[in-house]
Amino acid sequence: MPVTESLARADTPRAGDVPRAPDSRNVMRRKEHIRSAAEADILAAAETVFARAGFSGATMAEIAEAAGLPKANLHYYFRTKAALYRAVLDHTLSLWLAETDGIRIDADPALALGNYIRAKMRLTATHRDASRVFANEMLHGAPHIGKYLRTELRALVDEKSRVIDHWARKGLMDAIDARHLFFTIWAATQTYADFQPQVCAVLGKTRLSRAELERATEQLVRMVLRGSGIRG
Amino acid sequence: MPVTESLARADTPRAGDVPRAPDSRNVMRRKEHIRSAAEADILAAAETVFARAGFSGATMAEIAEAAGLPKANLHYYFRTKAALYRAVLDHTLSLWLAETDGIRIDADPALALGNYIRAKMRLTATHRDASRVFANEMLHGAPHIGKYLRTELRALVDEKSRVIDHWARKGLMDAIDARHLFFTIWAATQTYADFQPQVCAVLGKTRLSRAELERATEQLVRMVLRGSGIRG
DNA sequence: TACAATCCTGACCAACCGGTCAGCTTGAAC
DNA sequence: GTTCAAGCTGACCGGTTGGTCAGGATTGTA
Repeated sequence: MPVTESLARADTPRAGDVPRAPDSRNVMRRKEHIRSAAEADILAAAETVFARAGFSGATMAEIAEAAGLPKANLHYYFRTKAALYRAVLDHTLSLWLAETDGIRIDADPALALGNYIRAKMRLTATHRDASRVFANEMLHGAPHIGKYLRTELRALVDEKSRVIDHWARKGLMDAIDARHLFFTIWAATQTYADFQPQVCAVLGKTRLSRAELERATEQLVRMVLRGSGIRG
Repeated sequence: MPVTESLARADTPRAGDVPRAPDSRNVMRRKEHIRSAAEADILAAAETVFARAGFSGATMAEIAEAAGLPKANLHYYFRTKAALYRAVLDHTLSLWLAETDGIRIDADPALALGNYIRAKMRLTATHRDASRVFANEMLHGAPHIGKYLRTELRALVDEKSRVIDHWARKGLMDAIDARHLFFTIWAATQTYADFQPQVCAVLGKTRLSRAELERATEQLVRMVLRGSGIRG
């Protein structure tokens, strides 16, 4: 998973640590590494700040401080704030499409859908900030990713919907509108990241425990499977 | 519903239109009316702008233009941008608690829950901007309404959860975690306002038709009822 | 008419923010 | 040790924004 890698903090060796062997490939790698490590640092910091404050609420100075860099250095790697935001968004989009592989005609509906929900929930829990950045973008009319939604995402959902329609025709489940099913699954999972303050407040906790999320996941799986007429 | 009233545009008569009868009650009403009409105008405009741009993205100048007033006039009625935002939020909160009345011990689970979902969906459709403002606030950590969530909302959910627990004990439905059920319902309904760009893009439409929302609603009702073991 | 209270507004300002730039450092290559 | 490209940064700038304020307009009251 390239995303996890690029999101990781760069606690990898800096330029000075590389052994003194003027191998051209090594040099290439080292120079590339400085750039990619810096970019990863900045992206990680930006994701956190954008998630908390949104695009307009976030300031380059704040992101710079979070990344431990002077502000001008941000502009060296990302020309504008908008470009940095786009880069963060691109990260989240690559996350978004993942995990639908299991939804195939020859798969078992209960397993495929159940595992999809579990994966989505896990993703939401491990990448809360990414989820929030995505939600924020959507909330403000998706000005940057409208095209992506209308092309890639739509094509993917169309394809997976055909699978679900096929399952229904085979009598493995009820005939339901697959698109709205996806909307429900996405909403129900993402709410644990996007609306965390509400969830925590209602549950009377300060943070969401792994166990609580596990319960939520299994209840959602059960509800979706039974609600779609899939034998569980 | 007081909210609808206060959200309405003030196409009601202005001060000059009132007949010349110096009745003290009439005067009182007229003066109050100027203020409340202006406030309603500003609040309606602010809700739209805050919904589209978020707190930081919205500007007082933009809100003023949307309300058809000079900017300084906004500051006459609402001292600061934050105060105006709070006022808009207060509106949305009053919406949020509504419609749970039907969830009572002596009610029929299928009818009560089904109608609750239908009402929530209708509310989401008719008050998209309110929903978005609320979502935005949540997304950014609910700094202004954290207390409300931990007190009023939590108390309400606790109460309604006891009703659902009671239904389960009586064998009318499965024993499920009512809180997470509410999270799912809220998320699944609000997504049609908050994530409208995504929904529209995937469905290949430019706007959500009433019929489409109707289908989404009924499918969600069916899924929740069957998923909770309520006979439908 | 005189007075007071409320309403309203153009003009202004200080603070902040995104972005630039000249010039510095670093380190690989020859 | 000279050169060159890439990395880096403090200091600065113009535009925007929230907020103020002095003073004018309206309206109700006596």
